[in-house]
Amino acid sequence: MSSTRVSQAKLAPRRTAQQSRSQATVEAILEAAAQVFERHGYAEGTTNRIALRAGVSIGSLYQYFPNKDAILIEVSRRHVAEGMSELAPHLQRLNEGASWTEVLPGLVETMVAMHAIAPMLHRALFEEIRLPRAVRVELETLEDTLVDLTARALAADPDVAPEDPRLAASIVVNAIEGLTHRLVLHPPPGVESSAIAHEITNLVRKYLQ
Amino acid sequence: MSSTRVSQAKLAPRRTAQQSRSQATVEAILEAAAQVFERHGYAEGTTNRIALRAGVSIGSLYQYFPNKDAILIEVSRRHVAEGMSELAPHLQRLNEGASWTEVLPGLVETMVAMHAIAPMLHRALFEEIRLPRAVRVELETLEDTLVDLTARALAADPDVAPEDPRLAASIVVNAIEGLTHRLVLHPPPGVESSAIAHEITNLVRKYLQ
Amino acid sequence: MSSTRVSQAKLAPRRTAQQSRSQATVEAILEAAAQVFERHGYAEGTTNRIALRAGVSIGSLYQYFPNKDAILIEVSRRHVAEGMSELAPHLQRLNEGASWTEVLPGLVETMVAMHAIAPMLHRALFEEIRLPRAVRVELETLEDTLVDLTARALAADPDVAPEDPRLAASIVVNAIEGLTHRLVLHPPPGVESSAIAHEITNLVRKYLQ
Amino acid sequence: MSSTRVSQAKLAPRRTAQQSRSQATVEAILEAAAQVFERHGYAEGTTNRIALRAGVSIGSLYQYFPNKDAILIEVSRRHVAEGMSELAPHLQRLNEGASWTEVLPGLVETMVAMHAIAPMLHRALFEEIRLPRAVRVELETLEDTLVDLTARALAADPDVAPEDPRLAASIVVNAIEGLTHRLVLHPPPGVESSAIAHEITNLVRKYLQ
DNA sequence: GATGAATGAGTATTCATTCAT
DNA sequence: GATGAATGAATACTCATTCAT
Repeated sequence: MSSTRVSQAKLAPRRTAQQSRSQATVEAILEAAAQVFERHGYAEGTTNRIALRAGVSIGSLYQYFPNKDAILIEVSRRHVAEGMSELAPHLQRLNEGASWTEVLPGLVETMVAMHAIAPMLHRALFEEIRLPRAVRVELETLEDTLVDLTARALAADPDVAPEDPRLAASIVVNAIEGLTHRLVLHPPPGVESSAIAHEITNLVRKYLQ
Repeated sequence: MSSTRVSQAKLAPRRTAQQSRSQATVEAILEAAAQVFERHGYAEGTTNRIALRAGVSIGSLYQYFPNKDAILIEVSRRHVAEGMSELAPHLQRLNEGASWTEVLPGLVETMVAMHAIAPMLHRALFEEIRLPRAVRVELETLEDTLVDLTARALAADPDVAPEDPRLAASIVVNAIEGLTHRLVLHPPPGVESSAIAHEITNLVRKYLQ
Repeated sequence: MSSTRVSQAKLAPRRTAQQSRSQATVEAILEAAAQVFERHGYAEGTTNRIALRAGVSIGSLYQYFPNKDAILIEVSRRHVAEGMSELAPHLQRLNEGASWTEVLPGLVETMVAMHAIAPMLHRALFEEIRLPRAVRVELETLEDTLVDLTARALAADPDVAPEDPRLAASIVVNAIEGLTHRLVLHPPPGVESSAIAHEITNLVRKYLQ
Repeated sequence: MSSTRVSQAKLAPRRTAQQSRSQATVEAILEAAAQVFERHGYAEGTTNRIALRAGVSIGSLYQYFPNKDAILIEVSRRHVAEGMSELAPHLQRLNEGASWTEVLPGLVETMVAMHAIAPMLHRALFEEIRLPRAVRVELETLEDTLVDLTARALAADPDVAPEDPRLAASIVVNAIEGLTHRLVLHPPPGVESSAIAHEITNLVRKYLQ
């Protein structure tokens, strides 16, 4: 396998599907791929399995994606875009001057909800070792953005004002993401997700005081 | 490959190495496997590569391990045991009545140090999707033990005394583990590991107040 | 792929292009095919590439040709016909009683020029192993014709009059064709094509003395 | 296919077979490959077909050769080496001062005999379009060597002494090779190979006078 | 016991060809 | 007639595992 040697150009979807039939095929492939990667991880999520689950021939799959990496990349792009669009309102409020304390609970709830939907896909995307470099770069860029936004919001919030906003932001983002991820995958027995969100919020709020 | 279909019985090492030469061979294989999984992940860590690095023929490797999963399991068992033995002194102190607050800093430092040694192996063990169930069960058992111990220590510590000690313990353990894991793999630029340990300690201490 | 198992019947163009639009489409396909075979050889000259270069859909291509071999056959037929028409004037002169010695230089020059235009196409047609039998038969027939004509001309030329005109003709035709082919594809460094033609002429002339 | 992008290093046989079983396997693979390339050409000479004919599993084939190109290269190396060793005595004589005229007949006979043994393999090696660059380079180098030797012998022979020895040598080598190749593949009806050799010798001798 | 040669199911990918629109 | 989406057999190659020596 040589994911990382593949040039950027070769990772773009092969043709922009304009007609509705193509469109549907592409959707089916991506949907199937998300499920297959979710269930089997990247290495064992074979292209044939994806095609089969998509109800599409292997040839069709390769008509739209030049290789397996390109599929994963598109899946992750969509996953990330979806995540961003769910996070956007909260970040928007921060930008508009809302205080970190106000925004936090909703943000954490959203994170927990996001992880609850496709936890294994998330894991496949974020934790698997052998991802194509392009995917990693994209995901890391996203996280950097989040940390930046958070750092700025923290610096601007007079109730909080940490010494080193960048470090604090890093801790906060990673704590939310790490805890959510772990607790959604292995929830402590007898604890509901609302309690989880509440407790994470709690943790972060106290940290910032 | 179909790890999950392999019966439990087939995952035990084939023979208890009684003779010292065998002992040495097994050690060499496990050491090599840890390095190979660390460098390449599980899926791409081939048995031939492991045998080669161990200085052992592929035939010999299969004399001692019935299949690749069995190797991973033994590697993870040892990884876990090693982790436990590093954590043991701190847990011991808790058991002997030391307060959570006293013990915390050393414990976090140890966690960070552990992750810093072989982060990718750790990741391979904890995050790859296709791990044999046996490994997962083992790892989860370990975590449950940690949570239990922590819950008991928290309940016993008058400075802390959370409402729901089990939930708090779960948050604490996952926060430490999750943050350590993420921050060691992707350290924020310009931050040293001692600062990381310090900040995690900080986070947990504040959470428990 | 199994060219040789395809029945003769399937190799004829599907419809005699009667309408001018069809005519144009067929022309475009054949022109594109010649270029693609020239550039990529037969095995790597894909039908989709041909259709693309012809500015025609793959479906249309198959409307006019039942399979890839049929395209090659038509391309080679035209290539041969073109070759014959370029050679015709010289052969004509032989038929009209011109002596072999007079005709030779022009003939060789024409051969060299022909090879220089599309050497790889020529090679694809004449040298690839997996050519459909029909193409081979056609090409061999052409060569036999040339040998026949040459033999007759040699027999008729009093300056030459070889013992065994058929053998001599065979040598001459193959020497011209073989040398031209090889020297055009791998020209000796620092030698121009006019020198090549001159030297081949020389060789043949001396042989016949 | 990306033969030409493969680095030199990847084209060497994978392991020098020291043990006799390996040795035999390698021999079987190369023998089978020669036959398969001879019969089907390079593109259609599949590795599975080669393995099948060699009576060996596809895995074994890839234990000894890193890829298909490497097989062809080894086959061609041996073919060339064999050819050289058959030609060597004649070239030796030239080196030792024998005149071109004396050496020529034996040399041509040897060439014809060589072509008669495996004409299609020869064709697959020398004429197929999509050969790995390494093979081509090797074959071209060989031809250059032959031309060089010939040029030197021609220049040294007082009976011959052409104006431009390099051009003459090029013509001679290509005439012998080209004619032999063509005439062995398509012998004129009713002509034996001894007559062919005789006539080629004739042609070259006259050319050089 | 040890060796490493041999096995073959499984993987990503291509391309001639068909067929619904 | 034309289009291009869909098909799937076929290809090069890998790697966990077996077994003769």
